[in-house]
Amino acid sequence: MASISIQKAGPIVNEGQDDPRGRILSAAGQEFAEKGFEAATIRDICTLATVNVAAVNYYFGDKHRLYIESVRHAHEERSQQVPLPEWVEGTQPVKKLRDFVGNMLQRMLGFDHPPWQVRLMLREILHPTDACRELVEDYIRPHFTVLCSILDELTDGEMSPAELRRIGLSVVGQCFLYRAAGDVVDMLIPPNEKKNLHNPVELADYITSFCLAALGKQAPLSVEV
Amino acid sequence: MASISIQKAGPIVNEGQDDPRGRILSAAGQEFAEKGFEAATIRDICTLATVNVAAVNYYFGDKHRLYIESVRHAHEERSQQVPLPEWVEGTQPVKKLRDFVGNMLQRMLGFDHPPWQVRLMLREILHPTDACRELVEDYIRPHFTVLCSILDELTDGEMSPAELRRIGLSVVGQCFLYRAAGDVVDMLIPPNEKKNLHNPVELADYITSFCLAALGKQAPLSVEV
DNA sequence: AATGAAGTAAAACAGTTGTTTCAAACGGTG
DNA sequence: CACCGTTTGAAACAACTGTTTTACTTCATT
Repeated sequence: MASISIQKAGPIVNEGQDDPRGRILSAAGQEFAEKGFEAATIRDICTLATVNVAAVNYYFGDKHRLYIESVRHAHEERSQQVPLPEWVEGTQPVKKLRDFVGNMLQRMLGFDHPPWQVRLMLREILHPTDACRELVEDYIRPHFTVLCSILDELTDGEMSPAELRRIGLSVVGQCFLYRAAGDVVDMLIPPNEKKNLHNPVELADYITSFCLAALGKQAPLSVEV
Repeated sequence: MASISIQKAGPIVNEGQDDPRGRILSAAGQEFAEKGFEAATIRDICTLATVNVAAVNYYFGDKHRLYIESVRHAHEERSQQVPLPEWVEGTQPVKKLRDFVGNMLQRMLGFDHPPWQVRLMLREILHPTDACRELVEDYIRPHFTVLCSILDELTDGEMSPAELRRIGLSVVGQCFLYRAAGDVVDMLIPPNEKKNLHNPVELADYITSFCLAALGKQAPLSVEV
């Protein structure tokens, strides 16, 4: 259920102020997130981490293994930054869905600027490399499974698992667009409209309502919200 | 209403077998789409186009301007490959929406493999550069405007333009997920389920129904399809 | 045939990349 | 202190990058 934390063989990590390995991991994550694997340079990463270029080779072997580790580091960190909500026994599935969508939007969009961890994971989702399988199994699939079970509750077991997954993708897709194509969305809608309707809080309500209406668990969307 | 096709100024292109500029444009589009701007090399592009490396400088000045031109070339080509459907006066808005969604999915996902033109545009959408503004204004916004006007018809003018845009983004988001995160979707659902439920034709029906149900223009999704 | 613009080809350029080398510094242990 | 494994630093390496130079071909026009 919880993501497995794999301890890499080698020197014990302090994860503190004076931990070169940790600093490299963090700097690499930010650089890879911003520029991608090819465009990010080891020299820039090491400058940002205030270590010598040779440190990357010493701690990680080469650039590729540093990338793999930094993706792992990113999704482990983000998992505990924004954990899934926990519901008491008997919570209404409608509330669960609303919480889940809000949680997902918060994780994707952040409170203000989206954190580099998410942007790095997004790159893996869009153009998967070796790091993707682990990301899916440890991070994405568990969340998606929770969503599907909420939808199962919501529809009183009337839907097949396949249909639940398809509806789940509809929910995810509506959130994902804002994360992945946020810049284009900003160009398509007026700035003030963005603040009023397309912020994480308003969006969570809207997307939840949209899906509940589609499933017949709420009145269809009509006039003014 | 229909997308504008802009004819670039300059020497008349043959676009035929013996057109170095066109070959470079096509080769560059494929390489940029597959590897991104940084990772794609001029030498690889020129090898694919069977021209000398100096040809890029001769026809386009530098790598950056070649990239800009290849994005423009991509969306112009894709615009006429998959044009918007045209409806006769008095066509039901429900049918228009279904056609539009099917058309969008076909454009995004293609019949078999997604064409490189779309993958190149996707890169611009995800990590916009100078080429993005033109892509949005000439390609994305016109399509989005058509979608919003269909939704306006569908809801009998009950919704504000802002709400129509938000609903439009819900429609787009559901399609976009399959295009942008298709590899991850494939990892989340069983292979045979993919063929049965998540192909362009089935998806168009499903997404349209989902949205119509949410808007109260169709019965809510219930048991088996 | 001579001219000159347009296009092509090979080689070279300067700069940057990932990676390695090797010596110096560190920090505990005998 | 001397020892030794661990860690750091500066410099160098070979390969590759985008770009440019230069010479050569092609070919319509004079």
